[in-house]
Amino acid sequence: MSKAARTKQLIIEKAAPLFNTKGVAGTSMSDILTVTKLAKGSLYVHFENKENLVHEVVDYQLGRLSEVVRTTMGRQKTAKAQLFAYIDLHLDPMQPPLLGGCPLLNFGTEADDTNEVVRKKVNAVVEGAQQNFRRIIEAGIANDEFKPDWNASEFATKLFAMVEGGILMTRVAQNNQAMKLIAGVLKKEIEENAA
Amino acid sequence: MSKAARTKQLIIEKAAPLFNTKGVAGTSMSDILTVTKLAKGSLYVHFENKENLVHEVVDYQLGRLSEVVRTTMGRQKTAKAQLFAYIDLHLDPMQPPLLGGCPLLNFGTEADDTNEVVRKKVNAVVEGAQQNFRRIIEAGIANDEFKPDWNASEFATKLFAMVEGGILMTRVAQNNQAMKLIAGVLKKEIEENAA
DNA sequence: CCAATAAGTGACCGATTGGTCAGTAATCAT
DNA sequence: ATGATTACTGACCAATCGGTCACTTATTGG
Repeated sequence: MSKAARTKQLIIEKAAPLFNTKGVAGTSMSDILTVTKLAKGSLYVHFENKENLVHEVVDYQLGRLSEVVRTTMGRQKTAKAQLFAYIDLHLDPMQPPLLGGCPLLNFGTEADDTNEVVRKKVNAVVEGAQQNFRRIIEAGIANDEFKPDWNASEFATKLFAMVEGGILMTRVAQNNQAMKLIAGVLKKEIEENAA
Repeated sequence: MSKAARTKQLIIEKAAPLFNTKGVAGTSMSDILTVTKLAKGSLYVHFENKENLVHEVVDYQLGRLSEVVRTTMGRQKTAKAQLFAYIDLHLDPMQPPLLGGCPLLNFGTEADDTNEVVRKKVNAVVEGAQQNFRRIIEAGIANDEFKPDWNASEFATKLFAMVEGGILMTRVAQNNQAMKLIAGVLKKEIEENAA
């Protein structure tokens, strides 16, 4: 890894939690200078402008989320265990896998009517997540883990929506009461559809 | 209504959609001057500072949301029709009742780790909404509209989480496919619990 | 109607914003 | 090892940020 590549990576990694907690508009280039301990000009060696940096940070952060989800679910063998692992990963949104919380929620709500590029990046991951759930459920049906009449894409959407809604509720309430209930509800439905 | 009160109200009403679409950090006092066609100093006659204005705008916007929900649900007579009305109100998040979309989602995600005051205001409305659902379900149970064993507070949380999650999904996808599915799922569960 | 009071104006403030660039230091291929 | 390239610095830029204030204009209670 070249010096340039390392510095660029450093900037992205240090900037990511800032953007994710304070938002894109709420984070200045100076904020990033502070945490990276670099000089102004150096930022602009690696990134054309703020918008450009934001794009790469969003890619990085969404990539990290995807990776965490993939490896966490991937450790499980059965379809049911994989779905449970996803739910458990989100059980305490006050101690989220990524500093500042779910980037889909954070970047998604900020970008939805201000930043088309970011909006599309978020949407791709949202759709990918649902597709992933659907695939797992369908595989579970195929190997007799789940009842054959379980509506895979319906539960996939439901699962994603409830978890994101639960994250919002937890973060504004600052306690994961709602999320614990939601996790229970989702797990119960999965159990009920075991073959 | 005094001149002062009218001007203050004008500022709040014009500022609300700005904050709700571009976010608090993304909206400048100058943006508000533009839409109100007032001079700089005039803003500060009615509001001590930006933070103060934000608080009042958030109150106003959350109040409007609550009012829309209350009157829409209030028009219905049965408990089931009231819950359906809430769902239908959110059927197309691209054409939301409030410009910029759900202020709980927008202000909630921006404020959760940057603005305690706003976070608490949002949380109060989130809890109020769930309480409202629970009350309606319990009333429905009491008058034999719903099965007596239906878990009211569980469905209340579920309903809220799924709708907010659905709003997020719709806004990043720019189509309400997910929300239509979610609405169907929620209505089905309500029907299943009819006595 | 007419003071007294309050609303509204816009030039101005220091600080901060995103961004540039000439010069310097470090890296890296030969 | 050295020369060419590239990373880095930090002073500097115009524009904009949130906010102030002396002043003018409008409102309002008696």
